[in-house]
Amino acid sequence: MAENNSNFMSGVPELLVLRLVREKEMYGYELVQAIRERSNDAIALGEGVIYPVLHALERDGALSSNRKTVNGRSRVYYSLTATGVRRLDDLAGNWSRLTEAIQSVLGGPAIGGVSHA
Amino acid sequence: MAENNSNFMSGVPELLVLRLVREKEMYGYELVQAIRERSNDAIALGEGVIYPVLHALERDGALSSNRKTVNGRSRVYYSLTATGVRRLDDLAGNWSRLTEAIQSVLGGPAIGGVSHA
DNA sequence: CATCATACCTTGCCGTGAAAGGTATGGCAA
DNA sequence: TTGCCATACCTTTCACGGCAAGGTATGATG
Repeated sequence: MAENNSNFMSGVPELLVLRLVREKEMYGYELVQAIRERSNDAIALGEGVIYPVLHALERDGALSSNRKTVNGRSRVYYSLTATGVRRLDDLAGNWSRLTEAIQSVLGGPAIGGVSHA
Repeated sequence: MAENNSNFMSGVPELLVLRLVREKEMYGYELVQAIRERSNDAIALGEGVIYPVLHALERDGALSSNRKTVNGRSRVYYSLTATGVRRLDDLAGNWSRLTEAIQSVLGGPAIGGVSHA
């Protein structure tokens, strides 16, 4: 085990961004609102979270950007690269395993639990 | 800023500790291992995480401690107070809502999705 | 013309988790 | 005996991620 899963709770904003962009190319401001709406206001990530994530993701080659002007408004659209797809699968897998693990703790004595009479 | 809703991802170590202690009183070292075992090694929180959590929880009146000596070994057992039960329910609810929200983003277009016909 | 909504971005703070180190004792093996 | 590992407690230190807040610019609206 070369690398322990340190920071086990992080990367959720990244995960959400990647997942949304997978459906169609989107721009930052749009993502902020999409996350709010799709989560029924349960998750409200500000622009101060989204933009840095977007830039980091692009730097890593997980996203590619192209600038468009719509109605005189300049937008930076991001779309998923092949690297981004892998990154998404990776993060989604981690998240899934994490929540299952937590669930198995919350869910009481081990499923195949040893009942020491 | 005690009950701040920000930092939406935090409090999981706390949640796990409270949940485990609910079943029976436990001591720090034991909790570290219990979390590892119950999560099938998916979550490995060190003592540097657990002890501070324990102390904070006791300070807040969510846990009560009593020292025992077993086999010449001194252990500090923690058990859940009424306040702790409430805290647990609270955290568990938050966690549940959070994971559902994330799931509803990951799961694609809204469940009760508006099909703009 | 002023104000709001859109759209982008950065700086700086702070909480949290994690590593690492420190103390002490009991058990076991060399 | 000595030394080392496991048990058991605890603290200090650090890094990083999320977030508020602030800053720029432009189009629409009244």
